[in-house]
Amino acid sequence: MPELPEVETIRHTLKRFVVGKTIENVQVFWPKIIKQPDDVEAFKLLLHGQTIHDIKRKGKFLLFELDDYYLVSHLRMEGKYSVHPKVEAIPKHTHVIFALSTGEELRYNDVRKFGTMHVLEKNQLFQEKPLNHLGPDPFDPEFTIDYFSEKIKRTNRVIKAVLLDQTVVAGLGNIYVDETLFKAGVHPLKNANKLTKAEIAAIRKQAIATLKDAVKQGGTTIRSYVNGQGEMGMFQQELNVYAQENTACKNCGRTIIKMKVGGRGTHVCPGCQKQ
DNA sequence: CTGGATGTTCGACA
DNA sequence: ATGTCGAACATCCA
Repeated sequence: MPELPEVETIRHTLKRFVVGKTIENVQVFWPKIIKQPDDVEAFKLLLHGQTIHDIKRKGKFLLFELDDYYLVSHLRMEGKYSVHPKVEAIPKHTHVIFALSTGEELRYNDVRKFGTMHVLEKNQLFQEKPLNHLGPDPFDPEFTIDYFSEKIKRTNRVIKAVLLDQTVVAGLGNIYVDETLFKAGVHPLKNANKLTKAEIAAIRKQAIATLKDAVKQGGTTIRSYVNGQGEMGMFQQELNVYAQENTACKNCGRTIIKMKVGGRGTHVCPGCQKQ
């Protein structure tokens, strides 16, 4: 499900429901979601009595700032958070419940059970898994043209694979990579190390612009994404190529096609993106 | 009914 | 060392 704009929207909307509240109890119904500590009982014990002070984000990860730790949560394809009164019925696919001091529950729901949670010491947040090898966010000052060009030169992969690589730049996923490459006028199958300086600059610029715009629209809802208050995103109205196959390109009128690139469904305008 | 696809990532292989 | 591919899992659609 969520890429950077969706995670950012969840972060923002969820904050007002949980900040200042204390975790009094934790229930885990699908232990494989808990990656650190490896023992689920230890996970519960660490969180017991911890107050949630803030929610931050790095790439597609949510970072719950607690008294002594960060709870690092990745939503993968379908993960969702929501806050409910304890008495409210627990829906299917709810796998982790954090009971809060207010009598409410922060619930983690994940149809496909791919999501992950790590509890990390605050001072080594970025020193160990899962955050240690992440590249900069597109909005970070470190994501310069020089940095991006260096990364691109050293690889033999197609540009779409490079943009999906979170160690290069953190936060882009399948939707926003396709949208970025369309706006930059670059074909997803183009070899990264054959890109011109101008193309590299355009990709960087359009990645930043696309994500900013999508954050403004509260993310993209294709079928299941909702934010921390259960609301859908609006960016799907602005999609140029993703999920637009067999429709006319808004720019040139040619028919948008769908193909496979590195195993991922990939949307291309054959007029605007030449290989 | 069966196979393929879904917004992600990682570990197993070549 | 790098790059590709399937698996983790549930659901929906052709």
